Amino acid sequence: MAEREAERSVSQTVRAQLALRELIVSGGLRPGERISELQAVEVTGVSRTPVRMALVRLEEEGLLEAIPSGGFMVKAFSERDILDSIELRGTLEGLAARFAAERGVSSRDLEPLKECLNEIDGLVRQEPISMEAFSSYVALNARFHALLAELSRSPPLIRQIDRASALPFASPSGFVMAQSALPEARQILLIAQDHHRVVVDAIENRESARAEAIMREHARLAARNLRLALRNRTHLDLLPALALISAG
Amino acid sequence: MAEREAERSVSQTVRAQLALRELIVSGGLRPGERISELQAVEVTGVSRTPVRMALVRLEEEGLLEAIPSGGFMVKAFSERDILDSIELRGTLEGLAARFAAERGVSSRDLEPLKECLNEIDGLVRQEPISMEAFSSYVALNARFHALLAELSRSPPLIRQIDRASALPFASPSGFVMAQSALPEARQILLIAQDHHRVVVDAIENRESARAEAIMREHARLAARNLRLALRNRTHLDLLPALALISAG
DNA sequence: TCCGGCGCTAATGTATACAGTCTGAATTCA
DNA sequence: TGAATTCAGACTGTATACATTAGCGCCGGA
Repeated sequence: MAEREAERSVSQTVRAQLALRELIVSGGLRPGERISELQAVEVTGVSRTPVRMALVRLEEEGLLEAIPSGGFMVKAFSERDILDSIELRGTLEGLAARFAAERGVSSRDLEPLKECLNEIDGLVRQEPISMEAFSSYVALNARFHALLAELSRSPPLIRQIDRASALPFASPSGFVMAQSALPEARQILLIAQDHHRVVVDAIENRESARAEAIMREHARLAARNLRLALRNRTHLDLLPALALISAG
Repeated sequence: MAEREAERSVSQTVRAQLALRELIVSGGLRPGERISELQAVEVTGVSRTPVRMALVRLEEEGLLEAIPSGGFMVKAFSERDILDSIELRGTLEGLAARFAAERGVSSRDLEPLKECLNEIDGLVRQEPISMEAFSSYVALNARFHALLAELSRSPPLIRQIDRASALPFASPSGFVMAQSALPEARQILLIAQDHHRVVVDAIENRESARAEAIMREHARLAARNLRLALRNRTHLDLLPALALISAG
C-alpha cells in the first residue's frame, strides 16, 4: 500500500469518502446507477474496508441509497425534491437567524459575517461576472451561510443545517460556471446579497422575527429562480448545479 | 457462527445497530463514556466488521461522537441542546404541516391520522393514567408525528424530521414511565392532543399558515414543560426521558 | 419459439489476521 | 521527590480471506 506518498496524513476512509463524493457530484456516476465496491476500490485506491465505511457514510449523508438486495446506488432527486430541499434549508436557516437574534451576538461575532459581505460586494460589483469571480462567489456564499449557522450557537441546529445543505447544493461543477454567463445571474446575486445584508442587520438589532423571515424569503427567491431556470433548460442533469446558483 | 438461530433474517449490522442503540438510550453507557469495539462485539455477539458499520451509522445518527484519536464515545447533550432540538423538530414539523396543507390531502390520507387521534383520546380519558396507557400513548404519539411527516409528501423533509426526532426523544425507559404518575402529566397530554386535533383540522381546510403555527406552538409548549420539569428534578440523566414526555 | 429450471459467476456480507499508534504506567535520572 | 522517557499493552485502522446469496445466462423440454 501507500502507493501515493502524498497526503498520507488523512485516513483512507476519509480519502475514499472525498474521492467517491467528488465522483458522484461531478456526475461521473448517473443517478440510479449502481456503485460496486470493487469499482470504488479501483477509483479510490484503498481497500474494501475503508471503501465500505465511506459508502455507509455517503448513504447517511444522503448521496447514496441502499439497494435492498445489497450494495448502493447513486440517489436520484426529483425537481420537487430539490425545491423542497431549498425551502427546508431556508426554514432551518431562518431558525438559526432567529436564535442568533434572540440569543444576542456581540459585534465581534458579526465581524466575520461582515467581512464576508464586503468580499462578496467586491465580486458582484464587476459588470459581467467572470467565471473565476463566480467561483469565488460560490465559496464565499457557502462561507456566509456556514457562519450564519454558527451564530445560532446551537450544535443540533448547526448539524442539521449542515445535513440539509450538503445535498443538492453540492457540486461546483462546470455547469455552475456556465451559469455565470447568464444575464440574470448578476441580478440574482445582487438580490441575494441584499438578503444577506438584511439578515445581519436584523440580528444586530435583535429583530428575531425579521431575521427569520428574511432567510425564508431568501430561500423562496432561490426556489423561484430555480423554477424559472428549469423552464429554459430542462436537463435534469443540471439540477444540482442550478440549485446551487439559485440558492444564492 | 449463527450461534443464535432465531432472527437470522436481518443482517448482523442491523442487529448490532439496534442492540447498541438500545444499550445507549437505555443508559447502559454514560454520556461521554467511550465505547470500545471489543466491548461492542461482546454485547452484540457479532464480528468487528458489522460492529464498526453500526458504530459509524450511530455516529451519523448523532448518538455517538468520534474521538479524534480513534474510536467513539457516547454523545453528551446539554439542557440547551435538548431544548433546541425540540424547537428544531417543531420547526420542521411546522414545515411539514404547511406542505401538507398547501399540497392538499384527500380525506382518505387523513384517515390514519384521525384514527390515531381517536386512539389517543381513549387513552387520555382515563383519570389517573396508568403506566401501560402512558406507554401506549408514547407509541401512538410517535405514530402521529410520523404520519404527519409523511403527509408532507416530501422525502427530504421526512428524512430530516426523522433525524431530528431520533435523538433526544429516544428512550422509552423506566424514567419516562415514572413521569406518568405526575399530576400535571394528564394536563400536558390533553393540551398536546388538542394541538394534534387543530393541525389535522388546519390541514384539512388548507390553512397552511395555521397548520405551521400550531406545530411550532406544540414544540414551544413541549420546551416550556421540559423547562418546568427541570426546575423540580435536576438530574441530567432524566433529560432524554423528560424531553420525551414534554414533546407530547 | 417460448417458458421454466438449473447452475454458475460475481458481488456483498462477514470474519479474522496484521500493522501502526495512542495511552498509561513504571522506572530511572536529576 | 518529581519529572521525563521508555516500554508494554491494547485498541483502532486496514487488508484480505471466506461464505452466502442474488442475479443471470444457458440449456432442455414443451
